[in-house]
Amino acid sequence: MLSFRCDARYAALVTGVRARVRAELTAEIKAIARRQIAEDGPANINLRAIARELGMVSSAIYRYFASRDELLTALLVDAYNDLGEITERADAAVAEVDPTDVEGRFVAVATAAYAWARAEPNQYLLLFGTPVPGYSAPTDTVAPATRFTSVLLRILDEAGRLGARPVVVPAVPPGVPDDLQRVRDLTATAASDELMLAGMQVWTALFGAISFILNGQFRNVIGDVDAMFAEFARMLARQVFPHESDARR
Amino acid sequence: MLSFRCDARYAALVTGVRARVRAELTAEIKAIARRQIAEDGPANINLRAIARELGMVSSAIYRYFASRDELLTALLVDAYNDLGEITERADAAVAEVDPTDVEGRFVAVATAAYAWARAEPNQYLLLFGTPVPGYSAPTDTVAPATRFTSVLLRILDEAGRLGARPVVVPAVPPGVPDDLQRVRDLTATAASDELMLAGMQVWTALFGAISFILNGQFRNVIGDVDAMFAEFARMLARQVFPHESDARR
DNA sequence: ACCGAAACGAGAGCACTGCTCTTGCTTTCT
DNA sequence: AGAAAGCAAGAGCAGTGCTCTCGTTTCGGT
Repeated sequence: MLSFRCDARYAALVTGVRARVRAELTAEIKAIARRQIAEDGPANINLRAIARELGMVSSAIYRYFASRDELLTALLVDAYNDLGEITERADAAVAEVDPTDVEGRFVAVATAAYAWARAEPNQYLLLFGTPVPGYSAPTDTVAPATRFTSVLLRILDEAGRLGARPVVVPAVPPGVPDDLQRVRDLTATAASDELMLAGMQVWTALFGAISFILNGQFRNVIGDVDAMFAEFARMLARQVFPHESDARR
Repeated sequence: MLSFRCDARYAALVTGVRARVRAELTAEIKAIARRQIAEDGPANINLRAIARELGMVSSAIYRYFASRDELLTALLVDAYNDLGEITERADAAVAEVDPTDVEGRFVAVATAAYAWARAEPNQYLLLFGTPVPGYSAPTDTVAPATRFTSVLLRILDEAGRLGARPVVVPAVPPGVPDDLQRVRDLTATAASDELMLAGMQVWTALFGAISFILNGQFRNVIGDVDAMFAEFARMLARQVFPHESDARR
């Protein structure tokens, strides 16, 4: 969404008008689909409705996306990139002031992710809700999906450099260290097994909290869910990144 | 699923054969739908396929469930009851040995919930995945949904009696105490605001971990996700129920 | 024991979906 | 300039949830 205009202009220079209108139409299809998702949920994108809105016949859509799943994949990639970019910025904003403020960086990232999820609940659900049945995300989705996790891993890396240890020190199960080493190699980070495991626990907790709030599990229970989430984020940060004077277990 | 045979027999005594075959057919429809959900996910139950399998015509199904959503609701209630019953049993098994072993009780409940989710991933997703769009769970689903949370609340209640405080003590946001008091009144429990808030955070974390594992977010990253979850459960328990000798923050 | 009322299954049908295939037309490449 | 590729349109297929009507079967009150 952020870059299709550039794509279109680029295409116009390199190739002819056909390529340009193709890029524009592709972007329009995606835009309408995104709106459909926002309104009716990820499961309810409707190719025929998109075609109708564009004044086309439904079969024409298939020139641009081979199937409904392919359209979904494109939107998935965009959503991962949006979330990745937003959290990268949130982290950078704190890190450029004080890169060692790992608690602040985590809270900023969590808050940014939450704000995005609240603003675009159905896009969030597209990423972290029930996977569409029979649909397995192709390999081109993994790179954008990694962006967000990379942000967290960099914070963990910095925390490791500072000698932080989680409040509740995990007992690393056998076999897991090899998996974690592979992650370290791939991401060029160096946090300890304990820190990474705690980080992953907090990562799942973060998305659990967002999902619960989004799915309305706290409806009629907690009024100010935003305030509750803010406190959850602070607690999570403290659980992985205690001040060094604190006792741990 | 656990009780439809009894329902059928009961109906046979109280009313005639028509009521019995109705109860049996209702149960059969639900059983087939449950199998469909297990195979193809919650979004893909198919009334016509159910009718075909029963040798009926599709319109006949509507004598038993007024719509697809109503069928879904019935399955939702069953799933909530299954999860509630399983976790109640897991808690009771530990509690009858030592009711004050709140950490053990929590781990038992978490483990049981995870085992159920792994065995019936799509049923779990029916409860905690993306809500079906345009579908708002009617009021008859809230009672069974409360069963599981009640288990957690009773553990928190016991922990409060023992004087436990979470490792990271939450700063209770303004407004939230009123909400929590309402929960205490409704459930006849008496845990402190801090303990309840920490409990809710851990509750969301628990489901976040299960959802992440179920959705395959750790695929190609962590091999032994079961072991990882077991450790997560232990960490979560420790975060809310530290041993009283431990320092807290 | 009977008879009106209610419940039921079958069947046809409606509006809708994703998707395919063919048919002409237009842009692009050589 | 002509072949090749890209394109929109239209018809059509198989499938869905759901509605309505029509005989038949069962139930409940008299």
